[in-house]
Amino acid sequence: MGRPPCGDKIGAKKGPWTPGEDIILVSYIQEHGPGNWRSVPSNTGLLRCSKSCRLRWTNYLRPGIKRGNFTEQEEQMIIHLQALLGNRWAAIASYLPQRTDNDIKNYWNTHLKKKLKKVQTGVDGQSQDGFFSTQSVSKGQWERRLQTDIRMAKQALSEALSIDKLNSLTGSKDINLSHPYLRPSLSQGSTYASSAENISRLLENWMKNPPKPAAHQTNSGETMTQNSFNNTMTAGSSSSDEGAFNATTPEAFDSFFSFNSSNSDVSHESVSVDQNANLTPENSLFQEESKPNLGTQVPLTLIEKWLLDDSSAQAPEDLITMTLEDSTGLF
DNA sequence: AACCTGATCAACCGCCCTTAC
DNA sequence: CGTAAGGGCGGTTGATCAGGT
Repeated sequence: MGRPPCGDKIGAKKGPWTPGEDIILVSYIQEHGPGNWRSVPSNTGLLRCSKSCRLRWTNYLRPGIKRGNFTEQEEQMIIHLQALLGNRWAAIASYLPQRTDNDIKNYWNTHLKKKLKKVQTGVDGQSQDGFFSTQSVSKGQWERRLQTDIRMAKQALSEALSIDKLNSLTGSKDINLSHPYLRPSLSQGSTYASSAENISRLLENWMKNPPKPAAHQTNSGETMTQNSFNNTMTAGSSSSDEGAFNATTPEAFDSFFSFNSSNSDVSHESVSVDQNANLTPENSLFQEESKPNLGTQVPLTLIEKWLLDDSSAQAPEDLITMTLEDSTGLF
């Protein structure tokens, strides 16, 4: 039969994560890096299954996550990509480095689907939104447009691959500048801090409703980790609770997210939020986990152009004659 | 003020793919 | 090659919140 649900065997805790659990998880990943999720619950004492830990990390705690308000640009990218890729949220998310697939999926289901429906059922078919106005084109036009888009994506992909090939041949580590993470316009300095902000917000909430002592986990492993975290958080401050909670200030998080290079067996540099205004996920400890490897993906520069330039629908004859069957091999 | 309803989003479930043995 | 386990992904659920009545 099927595998039992994650965590069933150990009676793992379910439901919303507490700030304390978040802290333990982040603290652990700070030390060991993401990956090997199976060992996370046992090593941290968290009463969560490995899958839950991974999900919590990738969808919420991971550095570089931007939350809330999607920009119109992001919205249009999602709509275009959804039309092209379908509900392949992870693939779509790879073009929006600051968003998680879960976030995009939720946004699609709650906002965009509704918005599209409204437009499609609307009498006028007109919208202030530039993209939606393009949805009213005839099916034939739309199909041709899609074919063109696919062809452009294919072209871009081959270019990206050729660059990768070149890089590997030359042994150059630097790189395909088209990689979304390497593009300053998208990988803004705030991305890393945003995770600290997430946790800061959590802790602020936690401060408002601090857990009662009785609610504290008694698991020895967790206690150990919590202590180590507290040591990190309270370093240089008084030992009072208030002192500990000073860790919720940005400065304290700077400290918290300053990685000790000695803790890492990889060559990432030790970094902190404040001294790296241009810090991006790719040079953080978490870089390899931050997003799927996009090394073979379409350069975002082209993708962006393709996605956002609604006037780029014109295409040479040969592009238009490309069949959808031809394009299926792309994906 | 109380209740209802819809919107939002974090988290879970189950399936599938990949990888190690 | 077959099997088991880990990890990734998309679909779905349920708790919470906001706005309306």
